[in-house]
Amino acid sequence: MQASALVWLRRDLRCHDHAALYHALRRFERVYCVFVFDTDILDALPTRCDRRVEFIHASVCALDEDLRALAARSGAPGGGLIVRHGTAVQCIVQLARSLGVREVLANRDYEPAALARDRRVADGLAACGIAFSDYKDQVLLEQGEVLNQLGQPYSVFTPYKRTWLQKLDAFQTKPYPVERHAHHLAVPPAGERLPTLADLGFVATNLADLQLPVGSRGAQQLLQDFLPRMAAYKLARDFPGRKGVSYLSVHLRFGTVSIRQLASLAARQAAQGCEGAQTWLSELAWRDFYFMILWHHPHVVTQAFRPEYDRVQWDDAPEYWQAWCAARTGYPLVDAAMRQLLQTGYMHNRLRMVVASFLTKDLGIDWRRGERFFAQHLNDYDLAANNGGWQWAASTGCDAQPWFRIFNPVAQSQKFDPDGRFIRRYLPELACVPDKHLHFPAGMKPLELQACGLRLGIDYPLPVVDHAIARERTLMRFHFLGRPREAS
DNA sequence: ATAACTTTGGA
DNA sequence: CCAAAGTTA
Repeated sequence: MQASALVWLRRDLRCHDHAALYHALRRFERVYCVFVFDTDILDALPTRCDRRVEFIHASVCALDEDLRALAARSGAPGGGLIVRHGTAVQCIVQLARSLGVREVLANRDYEPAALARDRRVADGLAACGIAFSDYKDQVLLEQGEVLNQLGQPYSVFTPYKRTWLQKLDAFQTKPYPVERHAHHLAVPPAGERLPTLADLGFVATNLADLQLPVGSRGAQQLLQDFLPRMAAYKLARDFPGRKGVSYLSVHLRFGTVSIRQLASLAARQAAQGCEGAQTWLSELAWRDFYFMILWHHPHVVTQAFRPEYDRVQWDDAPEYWQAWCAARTGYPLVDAAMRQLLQTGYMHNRLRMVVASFLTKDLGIDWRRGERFFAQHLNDYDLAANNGGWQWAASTGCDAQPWFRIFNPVAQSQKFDPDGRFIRRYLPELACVPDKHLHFPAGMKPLELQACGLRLGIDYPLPVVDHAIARERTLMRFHFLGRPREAS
């Protein structure tokens, strides 16, 4: 028995606790690993300066080293990653044929475009007599595993989570013991070398300055840093000026960390009554929930989850759109959040809700445009979660915020950045404004403005809209949809 | 020989 | 989590 296989890594850039790799190593004598820098995805990016590409590139290099080390520890001569640059179908089919593998294995993806890609690759392989198989790895529980008593998928989070927690047993969070079988790792063909970022046609970003740890080692570093803070997560997570969250989202996006490792750590502490761990585990449930929603309802990519909400008439408002994108709305928390996004590729989750609410409910702009903007700028951009979040904020989604409940951007600021720590970090031009007025500098009287030396409209923009008026317009915009389902 | 305990696979 | 297989006193 000398059969070999090829593991195709996509958004699972690690070689521990890895479903497809584990199954390949168990079932085949020799196992190759490949990553494809997919030109169908890269060519569509608007710039050649993209933090995600740099993050992936660095993590791919780290993965190559990790695979070599893994093989060396198991006493095998093999190890190492094969890297290709081209379309997935061409690269995978060509490589699988030249290596003479019997099967290509991958971890399952749930986005419509990725499903279509995998279908094309599987067809291309089948034409050459090569099998394709995929495995659950990205999520804890898949679309068919959390169903109601009628066997149908949930569309409301709370009952979904109840069932999800019941099904999430020790087996579901157990790591795949890859190390035990690592001696089956194959030696990559001679002459293989990793492309540089420049080979891919990309230039470096400010990623290095951001001190964002990359690769699976970077993920473990962030995890170790977060563990002692997990207990405080429930209270601390809502304050963007504090270090309250895990910052692991980008690692979950690219699979440099295993979701099972995170869930087992959280579940263990949650079982001991740690409320922070319970809340964090609940966020992992949201992640599975939105993957499940996208799988069952792929129309949400371009349409409202509830079709009647596509009758909402959004405004074109080019000047409002420009102000939002450029962090010049005149609402400090919104602008600080947008600057965080532009400067770092990250935005705190509380602020994602605030700016999404502001774009849709204050500026009256279609949630899809905001969703696309996030897709372009977020390092951790994930279609399922991002779409779910935007539809929640726009009140068009499943289990969305009721449309008549509209965030007040000033109240959110006072509540979640009370001392203005976050605002001052990203809007240094407001450093001189006293705490009392920091959340809405346009509310200052001429003498107060003079006292702190702020020239409104010059140093910092005047508000593009009046929240109270914008709120009324939004209520009108949604009103024809009928009365709220439930008042509370 | 066998009950008790450990390891492994299951996906 | 459970079942099956392997290990131990």
